[in-house]
Amino acid sequence: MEDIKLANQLCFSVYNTSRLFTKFYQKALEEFNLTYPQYLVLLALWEEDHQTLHQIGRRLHLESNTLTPLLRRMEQAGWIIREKSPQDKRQLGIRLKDKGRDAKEPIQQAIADCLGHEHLDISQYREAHETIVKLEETLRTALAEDTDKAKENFNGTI
Amino acid sequence: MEDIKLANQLCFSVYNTSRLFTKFYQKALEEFNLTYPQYLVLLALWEEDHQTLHQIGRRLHLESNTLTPLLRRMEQAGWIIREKSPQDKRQLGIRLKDKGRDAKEPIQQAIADCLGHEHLDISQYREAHETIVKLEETLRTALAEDTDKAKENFNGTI
DNA sequence: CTTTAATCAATCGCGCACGATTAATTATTT
DNA sequence: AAATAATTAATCGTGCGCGATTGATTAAAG
Repeated sequence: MEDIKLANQLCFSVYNTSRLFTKFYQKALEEFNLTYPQYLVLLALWEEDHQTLHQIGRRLHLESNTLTPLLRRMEQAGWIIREKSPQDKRQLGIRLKDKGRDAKEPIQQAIADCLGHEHLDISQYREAHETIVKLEETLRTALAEDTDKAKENFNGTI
Repeated sequence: MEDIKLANQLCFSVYNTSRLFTKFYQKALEEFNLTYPQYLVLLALWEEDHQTLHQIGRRLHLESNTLTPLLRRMEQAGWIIREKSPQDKRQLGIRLKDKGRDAKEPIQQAIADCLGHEHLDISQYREAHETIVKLEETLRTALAEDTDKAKENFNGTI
């Protein structure tokens, strides 16, 4: 029963921190008319251009119900191009446009400026990152196991 | 420049963990037709009944644009009552209905069951909580300072 | 007492998240 | 080759978050 209290506090802190972090990024990305999730897509494409919606979803843990409209907005804004793959017409290929490629340095610079401006010494949060990644993994596997069990039951009863 | 990479990773982890945690709670709260933010409101009211929208907002770091519709839905579902304060007709008082009060134990039990069912040993995350709260505070003060500066400039130029 | 400022809830618009379903295409089985 | 299953993106509906504005009410200043 004491566990619930801790879980409540931990979840609430993570929830608050996530919103604050997003707000911080929104401020840095404001001048580019980018949202934080859109920036995540750019990060993925900067690392490897020309991925499918599905691949981007795997990386960001998002699905088509979120990504389809988001990517459409990014295409509308000229960051990317969406085009059906000729080989597999189920897939949607996502490629950077020049605007998206060229914006890499200025965007990173804007974020760096914001970090400096806010006197945010992120380097001291290396341990926080480790801690949170571990928590993330624990939650992901726990929730995945649960989904697996549901599938087992589903297959078992049919 | 290395800081940006760490900030990106840290923010992304927090963002993922928040979504996973919310998903975990949604599962536990499913049977009560409650969302995680609605559960947060109940938590606040269980601790102290009869608060104003503004007070709840201060506790949850949410404002009327989020809370007004959320509380309306909770009233619709019979958890709470919303009523204008007679003393100060600007304020909206929020009180638990019987359904909201009586659900405390069953809801906490459902969450405890979920914790057990998922084999989530939350107690090992006491340090994670401390780390994340510190990060939360850093971000909150950094963003608040920035808002203050904006206000200063605003007042200064007028 | 009247004007002005501050407070508070509500409203509006937009962009996620996400459970659930659908439709199209490809892979697999029979 | 035909039937079946799996994969993929799109669609739909709901509920947050939140920047911005509005309107009502109360407090403060002149």
